[in-house]
Amino acid sequence: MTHSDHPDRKLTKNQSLVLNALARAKQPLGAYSLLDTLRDKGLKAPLQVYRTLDQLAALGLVHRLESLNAWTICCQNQHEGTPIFAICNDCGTVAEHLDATVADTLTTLPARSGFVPHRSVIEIYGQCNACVKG
Amino acid sequence: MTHSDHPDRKLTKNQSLVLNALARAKQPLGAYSLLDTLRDKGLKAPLQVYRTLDQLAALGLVHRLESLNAWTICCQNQHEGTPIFAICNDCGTVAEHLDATVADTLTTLPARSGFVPHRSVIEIYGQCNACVKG
DNA sequence: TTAAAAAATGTAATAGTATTACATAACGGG
DNA sequence: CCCGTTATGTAATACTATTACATTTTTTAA
Repeated sequence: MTHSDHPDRKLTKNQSLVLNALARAKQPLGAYSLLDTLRDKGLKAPLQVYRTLDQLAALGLVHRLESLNAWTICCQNQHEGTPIFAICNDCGTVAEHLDATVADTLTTLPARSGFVPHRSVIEIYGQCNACVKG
Repeated sequence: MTHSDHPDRKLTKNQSLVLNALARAKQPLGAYSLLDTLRDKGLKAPLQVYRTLDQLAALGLVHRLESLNAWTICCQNQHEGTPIFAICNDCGTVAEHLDATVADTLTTLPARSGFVPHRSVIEIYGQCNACVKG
C-alpha cells in the first residue's frame, strides 16, 4: 500500500495538501518550499505549513530531516523504531532504512554512562547507488 | 590535557575567543549566542562567528550539533571517526562518544543498496545520568 | 625588498527558517 | 443552545545563515 493508494481518509485539507506535495517530491522539501508550492491551493502563512508538518509527523506519515531543515514522506505509514536516513550529496534523494538492532546498538554507548535515550537522529550523507555509477 | 591547558597556540584571536567561550559553556551554544557573549571582546557580525566556527570545525576542535543549530567543544583535540552525541533533554548537556565499530555498523544498512557513506550525523536525545537520578 | 597575487577578515545587507501572539472558526459535552 | 476546548487563520517578529563587497594581512616570486 503506497501513500497515493491511501486516500488520506481522515486527513484535513491542509494535511492532504502537504502530504501529497511531499509524496510527489523526489527530494525532501523545506517548509517554505512547501508553502510556495501550495500557495495556489490556499495556503498563505508559514505557520499553516509548520503546524501541518508537526501533525503529520505525529501521525507517523512524514519525517523531519534535522540536518537539512527539510521534510520527507515516510516510507510506510506508521512504523516503530528509529529511521536511518541515507541522503545523497549529488541528487538529494533520501532513502529511509529501518533496523531495530542497528539503531538500538547506537544507544548502548551513551547508556554505559547511565544515559536513557528517548529519540535518535541518524542521518548519513554520501552517494546513492545511481550517482556512484552515474 | 584539557582545552584550557592548551593555550590555543596557533589560533587567531577570533578562534581563541570562540573556542574559549565554548569551553566555558556547560551546553552547546548557537552562533548568535556566541556573538552576544563576545561582543565586548570585539566581535561585531554573525559572519565573524560563522567563519570562525567553520575554521575550528575544520581543525577538529568543535562540532556542530545539526539538530540543535548549535556548537560544542570537541571532547579531545582531533579524532577520527563519527562522534555520537548524547543530548540531555533536561539539562542540555552533551556527551560525545567515539566508537568506530558502532558508527560503522550504521552505514552497513544503506550500503546494502549501494550507498557510499561520507559523513554521518548521530544525535541521541534522552536523559543524562544526573537528571535520571535527580 | 617589494609588488602582485592570494588568503583572511570586516561590515552591511539580505535570505532562509521557525515561533509568538492574538483573532477567528469549528467542535463537543452539558 | 451555550460554553469551554481545540483547531485554524493571519500578522508580526525572532532566530539562523549566507551573499556581496570592501579592506587588511599574508604569501609568493621577481
